[in-house]
This record gives sequence, structure tokens and C-alpha cells, in this order.
Amino acid sequence: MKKIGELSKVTGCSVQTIRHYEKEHLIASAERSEGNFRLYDESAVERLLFIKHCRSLDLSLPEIRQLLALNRSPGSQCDDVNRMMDRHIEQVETRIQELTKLNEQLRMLRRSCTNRRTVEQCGILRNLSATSVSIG
Amino acid sequence: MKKIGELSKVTGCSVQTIRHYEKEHLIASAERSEGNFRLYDESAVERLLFIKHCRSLDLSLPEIRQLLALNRSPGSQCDDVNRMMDRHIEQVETRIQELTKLNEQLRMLRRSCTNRRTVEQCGILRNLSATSVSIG
DNA sequence: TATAAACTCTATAATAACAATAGAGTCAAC
DNA sequence: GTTGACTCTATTGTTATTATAGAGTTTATA
Ligand SMILES: [Zn+2]
Ligand SMILES: [Zn+2]
Ligand SMILES: [Zn+2]
Ligand SMILES: [Zn+2]
Repeated sequence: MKKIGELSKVTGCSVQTIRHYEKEHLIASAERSEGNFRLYDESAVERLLFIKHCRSLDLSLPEIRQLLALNRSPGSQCDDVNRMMDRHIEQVETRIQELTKLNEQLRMLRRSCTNRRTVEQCGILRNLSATSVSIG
Repeated sequence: MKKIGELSKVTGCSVQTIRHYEKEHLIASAERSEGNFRLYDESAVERLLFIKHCRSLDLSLPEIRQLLALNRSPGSQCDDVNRMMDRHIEQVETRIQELTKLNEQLRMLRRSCTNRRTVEQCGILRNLSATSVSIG
């Protein structure tokens, strides 16, 4: 049985994060030692790695909770999982589009300054001050 | 002179947001009426639109504060503005790359489920459970 | 054995940029 | 004079952690 510090090392999740996941019911309340220290077995490692994998895909804690719940009822259909994934993918793609557009605007704005000028003449600030959002 | 509600309508910033910007010193403390209502003139409109424009480019409030400060000392060089913009652009591009990679992984993961299966056989959950982060 | 170092515990606050609410006060119209 | 729309301040919530504070536990060393 590992204490929380070792679990942290093994999984790469910080100690506070592990406690946080417990409070949020993503992992079960751990057994306690006589001195009230949390004790974990291998299943805790697996579960934490599952969560970490999900987080690396930007899935939210509620989404992960849902996946874990589905995982516990292995007989159910996986439509719910699919719907969630589809929604999540859509959000990510929307965000990519937003940022791409943003990036174009920022680069255009950046080109409007050629250094060696004073702020008074700075194209960046002038453009930002313009009431219209368009930059060209 | 406008009260905060009208300023909100004109600029498209919510009333709370305007108060928030005041607290964060992005806009000056407004004059007050006898009844202690905030009163704004046209310069407040301009400044709020400037801020809104910056926010639409995902510039942070501290970054905007910096731009506003530079705007007030028009004789200074604009190297600082440029450095900030460059850093900001870099961050946006990094985030785009991250999300693009994420999106590929999510789509791959999504393909591993073909519906009509039970959760037990679900490729998504199986892949998420795999210790390795790779999905293929 | 005493003590110090390293670890753990709970509870609370901070992060970013607001949104939402509570409870009270102001103002205009009817 | 009372309704309704508006405003005020102050507080809390949002997300997923991170960072404290202050106290207790365990392990290693002098
Ligand atoms: Zn999601
Ligand atoms: Zn410039
Ligand atoms: Zn930035
Ligand atoms: Zn499936």
C-alpha cells in the first residue's frame, strides 16, 4: 500500500490534485492508516492514470466522472460516451477555428508596427483604438 | 453623461464587467451623481471599446493595462508593445498546435467506437484505460 | 531517547475574468 | 405614495488546480 506521496510520484499527479479528485468523487475515499494517512493499492494507480489520460484530452472532471460511471455499468450501450465525445470534439474544433482567426488578426496588427517609432505613431495602438474591429 | 446601464448598452460590455474594469483600474473611477450613480462621458465609451477590442484578441487585463499605460506616455518607444504582442502571438500559436494535436487524438479515439456495442466492449473506454497514452 | 527532517492531515485562499445574487438605496412616472 | 426600473456595495460561484497555514505522524539520525 502506497501513501499519497508515492502515488503522486508513480502517477505524476500532484498530492493536492489527488486529494482534490477524492473530494470530487473521481476516486474513492482511500483507506486510512492508524495515523490517518491515506493508503492506496494498484487499482488507485490505474484509475488515476485513466483520469490523467482523460485530462490530457481536455475532458472536464464532470465528463470524466461520467465516463467512470459508464465504466462501472459495463452492460449499458455506449451511445452516451459517443455523444459526449462528439460534443467535446466539436468544442475543440470550434476553439481551434477561433484561435486561428485570432492569430491572423494579431499578425496583421503586429505588422502595423515597424519599431523605431514612438508610441504616438504606433500602428498597433492606433489600430486598437480604432472603433471598428477591422484592422486592414 | 451616461449612467452605467446606458454605457453598457452602447459598448456591449455588461454592467458588472464595467464595474470590474473600474476596480481593476482599467478605467478611471467614474464621477458620481448626487445619488451616487456612476456618470460617464464619451471618453469612457472610447476606452471601453479599446478594451473590448483587446479582449476580443484574447489579451489579458494586465496586458491591456500595459497598453493603456503606454498609450498615456506617447513619447516612449513602442518596443514594449511589440514584445508583448510577439509573446502573445506565440502563446496563441502554441495553443493552436496543442489543440490540433488533441483533436487528432480525440478523433482517433472516437473512431474506436462503432456504437451498437456495450460499454464493456467500447473501444473508447478501453483505450482510455490503456496505460500508454498512445491510441493507435 | 530526543530531536529534526520529511511527510501527511484539514481547511482556506489564490488563480482569470467575469456572472450571479442579496439587500439596500435612487429615481421617474402614475 | 407606490410601483418599477435602475443602481449601489459586498459576497459567492465558476474550473482545475496550486499554495499556503498550522497541526499531527513517521522516519532517520545524534
Ligand atoms: Zn468536453
Ligand atoms: Zn509600434
Ligand atoms: Zn497574452
Ligand atoms: Zn463505445
